[in-house]
Amino acid sequence: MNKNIGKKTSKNNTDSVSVSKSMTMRLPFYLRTLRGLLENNSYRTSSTELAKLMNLTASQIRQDLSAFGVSGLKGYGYDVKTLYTSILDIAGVRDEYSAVILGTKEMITMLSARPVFIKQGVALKNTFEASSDSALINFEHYCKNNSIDIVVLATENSFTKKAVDIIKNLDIKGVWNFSDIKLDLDIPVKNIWIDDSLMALCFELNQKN
Amino acid sequence: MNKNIGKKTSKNNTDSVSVSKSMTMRLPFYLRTLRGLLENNSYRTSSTELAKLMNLTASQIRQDLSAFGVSGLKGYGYDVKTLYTSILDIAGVRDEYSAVILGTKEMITMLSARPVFIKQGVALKNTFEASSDSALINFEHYCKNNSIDIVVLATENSFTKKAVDIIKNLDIKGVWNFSDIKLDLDIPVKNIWIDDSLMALCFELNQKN
DNA sequence: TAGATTGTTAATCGATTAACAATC
DNA sequence: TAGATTGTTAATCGATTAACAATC
Repeated sequence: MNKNIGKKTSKNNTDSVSVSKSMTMRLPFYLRTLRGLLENNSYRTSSTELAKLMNLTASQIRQDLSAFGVSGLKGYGYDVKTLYTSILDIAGVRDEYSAVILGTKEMITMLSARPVFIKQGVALKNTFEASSDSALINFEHYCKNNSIDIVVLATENSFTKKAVDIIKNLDIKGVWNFSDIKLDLDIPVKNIWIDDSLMALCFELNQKN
Repeated sequence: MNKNIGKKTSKNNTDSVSVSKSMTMRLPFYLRTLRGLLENNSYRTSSTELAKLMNLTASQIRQDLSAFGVSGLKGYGYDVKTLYTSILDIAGVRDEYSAVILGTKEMITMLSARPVFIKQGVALKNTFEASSDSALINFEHYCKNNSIDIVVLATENSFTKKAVDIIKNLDIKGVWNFSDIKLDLDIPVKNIWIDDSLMALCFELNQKN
């Protein structure tokens, strides 16, 4: 289950270090934290400082960074800028993927208004309002003719199943799913479970009585 | 860190079972799966079937349900309806919380269009477009005069800090956060990290080369 | 009854934390 | 040099899986 990534400290890529799933999930969090430090004109940091900022232990920070393959300087700490660009590189923000949204009008408007695609270096090529079967056909044609990497699925649940059937026959690399349905696909899928999140919040509120 | 919940199988509430954080996070997933079964007119299930549907092990299903305090019947399995209502009860969907959205026009439109609040039994009382300081003042006044439980924070990052300062002085119970900023509050917060999710997807795509 | 399936205890696995030698 | 802080190994903790007796 663990992935191997090239170790940044060595010149050749034969060395590798295993990055666990939980470490991977912390990658974006590291980047946000480091961006915060840079905006604050902090150019030097330590595992202790990062631990405080991120609510983790210093030990865990060192384990993570070491697994990511980025190194600090004993007795000194880490250079924020180096750390930031190294992790950016590991997270692959450099790469240009292309995306298309298929979803409700409101979701398309919301996602288009956010700078999320620009920030990640993903080119949003087109959007399709999933309101009729003809829209699905247009979506299918477009993806087949334009080598799209990522489908952003933000349909109402009633449309999701039809959309998934189409996606199965497309040559795309991944799906970013905002619908409530668990997708059964062989390619990477990341889910945003909006409904689950509100439920989890209510559950926590109830626990506190 | 673990919470204790009343055991449903016993009449009195003195018994309790510890539900770990990872178990809690699976609660909404159980509910979605059970809802699927009910829609399919399946009224009986087993740990093996649930495991298949949810990509977990049968053993884990039984551990979870046992910790939730719901019981099946040896040699038979579980009654879907009973399971569903029991978990609904544990998740506290019955409770009526009130909420207010403070955010961008697009996020307000999107969240209002989804049935998420209705589904969870949360009453959406008002929305405030975070586009000026006067909107923040209106928001503050409204919350102070209307006993609001949940603030849905869907502001642009530039507005988030100001909003958090106001929220700190409100008597609310929890925050549902869609902004990219980690909130520093003493009340329960659930985050929807939209940007992080796209980054995680791109990272996974890069790993696959 | 025989087959099926739970509920629970014990074993395994993975992730986090602690400790400390190495070294800037 | 002395103090600080990394990088890594070993210890701990928690969550998942396996196994099986209990029983419908």
